[in-house]
Formats: sequence, C-alpha cells, structure tokens
Amino acid sequence: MTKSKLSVEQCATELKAAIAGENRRVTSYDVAQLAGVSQSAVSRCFKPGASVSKDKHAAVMQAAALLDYIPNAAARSLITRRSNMVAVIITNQANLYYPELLAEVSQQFNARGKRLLLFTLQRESDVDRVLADVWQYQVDGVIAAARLSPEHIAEFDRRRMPLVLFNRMLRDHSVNTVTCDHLETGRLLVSRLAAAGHRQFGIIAGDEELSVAYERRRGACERIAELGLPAPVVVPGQYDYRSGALGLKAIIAQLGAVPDAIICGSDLMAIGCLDSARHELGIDVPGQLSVAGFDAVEPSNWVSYNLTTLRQPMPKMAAAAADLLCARMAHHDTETEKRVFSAQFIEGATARLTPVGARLAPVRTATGLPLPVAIM
Amino acid sequence: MTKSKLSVEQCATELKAAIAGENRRVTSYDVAQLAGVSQSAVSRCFKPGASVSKDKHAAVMQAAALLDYIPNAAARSLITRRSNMVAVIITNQANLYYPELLAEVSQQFNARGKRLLLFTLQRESDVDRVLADVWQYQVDGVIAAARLSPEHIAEFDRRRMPLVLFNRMLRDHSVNTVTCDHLETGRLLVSRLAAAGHRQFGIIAGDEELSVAYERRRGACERIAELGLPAPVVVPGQYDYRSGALGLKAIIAQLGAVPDAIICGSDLMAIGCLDSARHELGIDVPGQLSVAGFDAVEPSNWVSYNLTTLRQPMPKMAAAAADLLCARMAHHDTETEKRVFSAQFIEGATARLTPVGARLAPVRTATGLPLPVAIM
DNA sequence: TTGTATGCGTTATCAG
DNA sequence: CTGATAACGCATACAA
Repeated sequence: MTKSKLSVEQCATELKAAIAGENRRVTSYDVAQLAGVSQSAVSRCFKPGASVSKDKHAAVMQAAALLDYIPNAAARSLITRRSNMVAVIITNQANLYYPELLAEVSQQFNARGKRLLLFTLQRESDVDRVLADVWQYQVDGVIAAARLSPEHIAEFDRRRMPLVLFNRMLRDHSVNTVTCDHLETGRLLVSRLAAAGHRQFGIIAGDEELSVAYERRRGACERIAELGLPAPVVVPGQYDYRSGALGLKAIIAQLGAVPDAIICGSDLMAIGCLDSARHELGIDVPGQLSVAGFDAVEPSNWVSYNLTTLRQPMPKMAAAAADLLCARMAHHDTETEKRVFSAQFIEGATARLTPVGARLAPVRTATGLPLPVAIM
Repeated sequence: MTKSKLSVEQCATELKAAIAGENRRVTSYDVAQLAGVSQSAVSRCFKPGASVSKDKHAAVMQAAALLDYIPNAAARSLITRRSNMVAVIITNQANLYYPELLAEVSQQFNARGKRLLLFTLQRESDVDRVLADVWQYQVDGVIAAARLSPEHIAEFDRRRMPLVLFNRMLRDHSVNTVTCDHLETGRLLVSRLAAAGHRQFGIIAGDEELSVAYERRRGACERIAELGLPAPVVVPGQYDYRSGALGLKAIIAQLGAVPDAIICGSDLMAIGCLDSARHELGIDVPGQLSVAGFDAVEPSNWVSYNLTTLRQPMPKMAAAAADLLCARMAHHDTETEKRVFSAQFIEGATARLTPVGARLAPVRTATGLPLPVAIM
C-alpha cells in the first residue's frame, strides 16, 4: 500500500515536471492518466451529483491533489453555457451606502455559488462601454445599481440576459426590480415631522434623473400638499456632503427665513446641512430647525450627528436581488417581479418628533404585488 | 447598393431566427456566413492589430452588428490562456476607505482592459475558500487587500499566479507589494505632536495581526522612545467607531488621567474617540487632549470633526498596484518590487500643532528601493 | 458504473 | 491578405 502510494507520488512529480516543461496547465487528462481512469471519470468526480464508485473517486481525488488540479472555469462555461458569474454595475457615487450594498450582494451571491464581476461607473454615460464587456464575459445575469435607458433594457431582453435593477425604477418596463418604497418613505418622513408641528419645509433634492431622488422628493411634496401645508422650497443637490451646506443656504435665501424642517435626499447632504447649520450659521438643530436624511449610512449614527433618517433593509434587499436573479437565471420564462421594501424610521435627534400616534398606511407596491416584508 | 444591403439585412433576420430556433448563441461562423468570408477572417476583424482588407472588415462588422455578435470571452480565454480578469480579494471591514480603494482599482484596471472579479471576505479565515475560486476562474492576477499566510503565498508561486499585496506586508517573502510607509507615518505623527509639546501619549491600536496596524503602532512607539518621552499607554481596538470610545476610557483608566494626545490606528477609531471625549466625557479637544487618526476617510474632513490625520495617496497606490500586476502578468519573470508611498499629513483641528519647522527624514523603503513619489 | 467520441467558440498556425 | 485546420479543457450523450 505504502509502496504503491509512493510510486503514485513519484509519477505525479514526473508528470508535473513534464507539464511544466510543455508550459501548459494541468488538465483533467493528466489527472486521468495519473489515476488510471478516463477523462470523463475525472470530470464526473468534480460534479456534485455524479455516479462514481467510491474507490475510483478516491483515486481521482488523490491524483488531483497531487497535481494541484483545479477544473478550468472557462472551459466549463464554454460547454455548459453558464459562467457562474454575475455582473454588478454600480455608479461610483460618493454614496456611503454602496460599500454596504456591495458587501451584502457579494455575500449573497457567493452563498449561491456565483462570483461577482464588478463594473464601477465613473459617469452614468460609461454604461454603454461597460455593457459591451458584460456581453463578452458571458455572465449569467446582471445586478444594476445604475441608470439604464429603455434601449439598454431592450438589449437585455434581446440577449435574454437576466437583469435585476437595484433601487432604480423604470416605469412601463417589465423588469425585475428591488427597491425601497421611496415615495412612501418621503411621505412618511413628512407625516412624522408634520405631526410634530413642522409647517414650512425645505427640501434638498438629489439628482432627479435618479428615480430614488425623484420619488423621495415627490413623496414628500405630495404629503405636504395633502396636509395643506405651505409649499416647500425645493433646491437641487448632488447627493454629497457639500450639497448640504449649499442647499441650506439656498433654501434660507429663497425663503427669506429658516424653515421648520429640511428634508435631504441623502444622509450625506443631511450631514452637510447639519454641519453648516450648527457650525457655520449658528442655527440650533433641532431647536430651531429639524434636519432629516435618507439611508442611515454609518456616520449618521455617530454621536456628533445622531441623524433622523430612514434605513433601507440592505441585507434583505440584497438577498431579494440574489433570489430574483437566480430564479430568472434558472428559468428564463419566470415573470418579472418588483420587490418593494419599506424603510425603517430612525428617530435620531436632529428633528423634533412626537411619539408616533397613528399607525401608517400599509406600503403599497407599484405592481400591486404583496409586500414581502414590512420592516416598520 | 441599397438593394444588396437590404438583402443582407433580410438574410440577417432569417439567420437570427434560425439561431434562436436552435437555441444557441451567435458565433463567428454565423457572422462569417452572413458576410461571405471565412471564420478566421471574422476573428481577425475583432483583433486590434490584425491584417484585414478594408472592405472585408466593413462587411464583417456590418454582419456582426446585424447579428448582435460579440466574441465569447470564455472561448477566447481558453485558447489564449488569458482571461483578462483580475481578482480582488478584500476583507469586508467597516473600513471606510475600502470603497475608495475599490473604485480606484476598478478604474485603473478597466483602463488597462482588465475586468475585476470581486471576492469579499467576511472573516479573514474565508481566504482558503476564496482562493479555490480564484484558481478556477483563471484570473490573470490577484490584488489582495487581505491577510495571506506564507502557505498562501507559496501556492501563488506554485501556480505562477501574479500577486500584488495591497497594504499588507509579509516579511521575508518576495512578493509584489504596494503600501504606505506606515511605520514612518506613525513616527511622523509623534514627531509633529511632540514638537508641539505633547508628552504623554495614548495609543488605540488596531488589530495587530494586520501589518498596517502593527507598523503604525510600532512607528509611534519607536519615536516616543527615541524622544525620551514617557511610555505610551497602548490599548487594543478593532478599527471601528466603537473602539474609539472604549479605547479612550481604557487609556484614561490605565493612566489615571487624560493623556496629552491619543493616536488612533484608524480614523474611525479617532472619530469614535473624539465623539466620546467631547460629548460623553466633556473633554476639550484639542484644548485638553489632542486626537489623531490615519486614513483621511471622507468623514474626517467634515466640519464636525476636521480630524488631524494622514492620507494615503489612494489613486497613486491603486495605479501602482495595477502597474505592478500588469507588468508581472506580461512577463512572469520580472523581479518582485515593493512600492512604498508616503502619507500626506492633514493638520486638521483636533490636535495642537506648531507649524512644521524641521524637515523630516526621507522615507525609507524596506527594500532600499527608491521611493517612487514623495507626497509630503 | 465506466469509457469513447463529440462539441462548445474562439485564436493560432500554416500553407496558399 | 486569406482560408483550412488544429488546438484549448471540459461536460455529456451514448455505448458498453
């Protein structure tokens, strides 16, 4: 036994040397030769539910280990037509929640045996260049946290490439989507602030080409109108820290006074607004002015800020995106679905709030589908 | 002309239908057939420096466009033995500078025609599982911002897989590395603080299994000893916000007093320390206590903090990593190189500092190689 | 259970 | 410049 094993090892070293000499990779043929079986037997040994006898399996695995053999994913994907890779397209915003998103999505797909091919966009316009790569690399599906045009969507359809949009809505298009109900979230924030007596609102919006920013702003405006409050002052922003200070000043200038509350399209802007109000303009927050944001990025929770904000259930959203995409990859004919989550209200300490009295209306989904999970 | 073109288009639609019927992909053979050329001609048309006649090229490209043909990267990588993919292995720390790293690295490699296969580690121990995937996917090289054991390094060598360590040092191992001179950075920080009169230091270290944390701490301690200052109080931390407050209290408890300055292994800890000092313990920073961090993450620059810290030149480091890896991928026999950058001192306002008088000693590299760029 | 033979879609080689 | 042909490394239908 020991003797035979030794000789196998000797053969292995010889074989490895030969392979290195030919300057090629270790293939299943090499393993087969060393183990004294056919190439297909080796292939089967590396396939989960294959039918191989116990001792043959052992022999193959030993040979494979001796040769440092690992199946070649490129060759496999060529024949199986699945690469087990998923592309993630993500805009390179200063958005502090993207790392969290990326970490969650990565974890979810790894758990499902998929690897992530990462595409970060400097500008939204890079998406065309990136898509060409996506097609080349034969990924099994795509998660897009970037703005896609209807033409892009059409190309996904044409190529039958499974797609899940993350926090990007595209009206009138049948495409898998995972989002928060940002409209409802905007409404909710106004409701809570109005209940505490705030009447004059200022809004620092994000880039309204983004559905997230648009919906948050629209939800807030809608609710303000419904409640018969004065029209809010809306100024644009870029989702970054600097926009917060600029927006605050623009609102004050436009209104000729400090409003009761400022709603910012993102935490970054809220934090910028807060810093400017407190340290630059000497405004008491929340005594004189309430400030609220969206996203609950890590710094919003720091003692210096303790921001009133709304948290997206990122882990659940990432899991949902993975589920949706995997389902679509398994059966191309599954119906598209929009999963809409609701955000969790974080009271924080930058807004004057009264304890929540009335329960809020249930979150509605755009498709009328049932809401998977109500986080509130 | 128009007539012939029309007929080509008709053929294209027919061909596409046939392909769809056979449920297969569009291949270079299909394009060749439609364009009336050989398959090799098609292949050449998609290769940058190929020799194809002008009109043939045009015909092929037209046919390709009509059929939505894109070369299959898996098949290409099978024959060329290059996948044009680079793996990035990154620990999923709350480290706020990782998104910046990822964005920069992504951009750098995309510019060089490489795609990123992303592997995020929940725990450092996941690295074994991840490496198996790395071998499978036939990536051309690996950027690792994670802790690798000498055994791991050995496996990279054995498989002749190009590797660049990012901000991880491995002593006594010949491996491409891009880092900041964290030792010098620690020394520098102490020098500046000592020059301003700080004598009693506290240090909140990071996880010292990480070379970054270890070197920052050691550099600081070394310099403190050299200057003949009292021994610093060193407490452990986890690189996160919470560790800052815990560390501060531990230092005060251990010392029985508030030290002159606290050096934190990361900005996150410095910010946590700062918040705790100011808002929890009522300590005046920098009047009573100076606080400094490392990394210059985005929040360190916010008005509420304006942290004294040191910035790693991330764009240059990412570019260096890409350069190093690409060089190694092109010629496997290039010598290993350690590129050591120096950090930029950010004065901020959380430490009492005197204007810099004496110039600092030049940064030294571990290998004695010239320093590529002195950022200071 | 096992081996044989074939094909996945491309690039490389070589003769014309 | 062009086309035929041979790899690349694997998975799978089929025969044994």
